[in-house]
Amino acid sequence: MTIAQVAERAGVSTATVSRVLSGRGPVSAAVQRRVRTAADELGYQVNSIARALRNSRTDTVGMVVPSISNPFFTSLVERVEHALGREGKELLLCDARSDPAVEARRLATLVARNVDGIIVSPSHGTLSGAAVQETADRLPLVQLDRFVGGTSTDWVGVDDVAAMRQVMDHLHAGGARSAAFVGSLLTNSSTEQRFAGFRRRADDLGIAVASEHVLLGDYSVEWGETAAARLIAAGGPPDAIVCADDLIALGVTRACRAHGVDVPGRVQVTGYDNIEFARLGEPALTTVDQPRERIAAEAVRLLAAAAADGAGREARGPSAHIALVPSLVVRDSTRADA
Amino acid sequence: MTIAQVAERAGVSTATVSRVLSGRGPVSAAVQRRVRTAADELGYQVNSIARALRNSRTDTVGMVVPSISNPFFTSLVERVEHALGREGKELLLCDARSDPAVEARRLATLVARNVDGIIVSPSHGTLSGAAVQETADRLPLVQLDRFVGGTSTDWVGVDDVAAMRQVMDHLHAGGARSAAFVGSLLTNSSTEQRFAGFRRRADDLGIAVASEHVLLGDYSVEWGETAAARLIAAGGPPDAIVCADDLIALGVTRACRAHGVDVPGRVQVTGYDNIEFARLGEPALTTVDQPRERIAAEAVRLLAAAAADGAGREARGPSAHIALVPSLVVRDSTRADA
DNA sequence: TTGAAAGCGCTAACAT
DNA sequence: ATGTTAGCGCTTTCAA
Repeated sequence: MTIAQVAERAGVSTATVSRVLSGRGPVSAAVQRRVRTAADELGYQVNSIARALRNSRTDTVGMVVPSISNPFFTSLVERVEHALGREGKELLLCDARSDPAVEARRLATLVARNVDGIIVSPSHGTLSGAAVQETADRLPLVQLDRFVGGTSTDWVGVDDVAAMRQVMDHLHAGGARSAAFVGSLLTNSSTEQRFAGFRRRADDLGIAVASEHVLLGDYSVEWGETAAARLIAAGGPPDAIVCADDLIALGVTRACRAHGVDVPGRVQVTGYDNIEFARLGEPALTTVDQPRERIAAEAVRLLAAAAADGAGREARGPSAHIALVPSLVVRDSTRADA
Repeated sequence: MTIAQVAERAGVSTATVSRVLSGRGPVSAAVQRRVRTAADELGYQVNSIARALRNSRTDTVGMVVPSISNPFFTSLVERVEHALGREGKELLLCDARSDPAVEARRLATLVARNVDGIIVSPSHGTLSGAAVQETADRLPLVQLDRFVGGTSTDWVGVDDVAAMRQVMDHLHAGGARSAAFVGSLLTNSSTEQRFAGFRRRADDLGIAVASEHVLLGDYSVEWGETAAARLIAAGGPPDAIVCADDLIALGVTRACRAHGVDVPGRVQVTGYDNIEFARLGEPALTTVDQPRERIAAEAVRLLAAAAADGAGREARGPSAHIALVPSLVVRDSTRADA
């Protein structure tokens, strides 16, 4: 079903059909009607490939996340998909499997596919750099949540340091005078920032952090369980265990339960992200809520703005770094007061 | 960067460049080298839009799921994405938000985008029918997990009835003589089938199911909590609560804990899907494991086969219905024996 | 207000 | 073995 068939049936030229269907250009009311009728009868639908080739715009945005199965990224994907839908754009989703090499390949594919822009949460704090920068040089790109050093692209995320300040103040108010940090290896910006914020505020407040109380693994429930078990085995945990995300925290509280360590009585535990399952923990997790809706909306907005400015990094203005302020959600894994 | 520029630099025609780059057609080794060098130097990348227009193949597959945020569908998406990646295909992901109208729109968009095929888990057992059938008439389509009545398309999923038989036998062995069913409204095939399987085997085994012990809401933790609270308030739950998915089961066990009802001592609880969080429930959920990897692989295989046969339902052979056998995963929310 | 025609970048006949 | 060329379906000058 092509525009030519519609044109023939309506007895007009293809140009006219195009004008009617795209609503651009002057067409008499009578012809408009004829064309629309013909199109309806034939069940015509534009061929978006041909249109894309002609317009060099695909109305498609690519998104690359470290792991689809991480509930935090899933909900980000969901939000982005909805935000794009509002603008009539489609989402091409890629899973980098936390591997910078896979990530680089996916980015290249997206470029080859002529997506209008790319939203990426880089899987690695340094190794993702080259591919991200190269991609950003070719088309609008915004980094989401995580970012990679040595690049100059738009970014939307939260102020991890400010968030950690809130977490530490809350724990301190709950009586914590020593703390452990359980995160992933410091190879991505999220963990880096969160750890930095943790450490800084711990110092300020005089909360002791033994060097063996910094445990770095990955973002998973399993790692949380392992880390907690290790803390418990090695002479018992400190007053608080601060986790770099909710999955880890869920693992930590689970291991504590398994070992008969009371949370929050004996040790307070905090998560990060406020995924849906955070409230289902036993006890329900105190965590940091990231304004995901807002993050997704800003990312899509930035992309649209960049696209309007024209492709190619240099053509556009300086990059925007939008750090939203997350909020602390207090539940039952911490104490309200001493 | 076009093929023409590469051709000019290499001093050959565009046809030759195309032949070299696609590896089709005879080209002398010397020219091959010249072309490749030129392409590399220019950093040439195919324009997949132009290629798609020419070949009428996009190497893109569309996937529509009722809800991205449901962990079961998320993991299915992940598997499908990986399986497609192996064939050099991309995934265009759409969220139907459990709304047949949204779903119909997304399907239409995917058709307009000339995807090579569509994988859909219909959100509604009847209302999704028209759109799914229409889409299937136009291009290869396979239904995943759920299916919709009145359509004739390929389908891959599990045998829900067989799964429920296993569940009921296990509960019966654990001493259950009465049971409740908590699911979503019977508007999708999953719940329908599971409920049918539940009911049938309950009859066989002489397990009593009071009519007020069939509670239908939606696939969410909240609904599980509500339903369980209702069962507890109304004179106490039966010996077992069979849930149509893990989210519901997680809500049920949570409510039981909150109300001091021992699981599995006072009441046994089962889930379905074996999402990652199932093992994290308190107690860990006994549930039905769907072979997701296999489901995804079969779906992608069917799509490839259909594409090879040529587009348009009629052109292809009769549709395949592949029902895989799920397995029961016994954890701590049920009793091993009476 | 409408039509004719060029051309987006690529591939595959067909010709040499 | 290589080049010439038509054409995928659409939009947009330019001309009438």
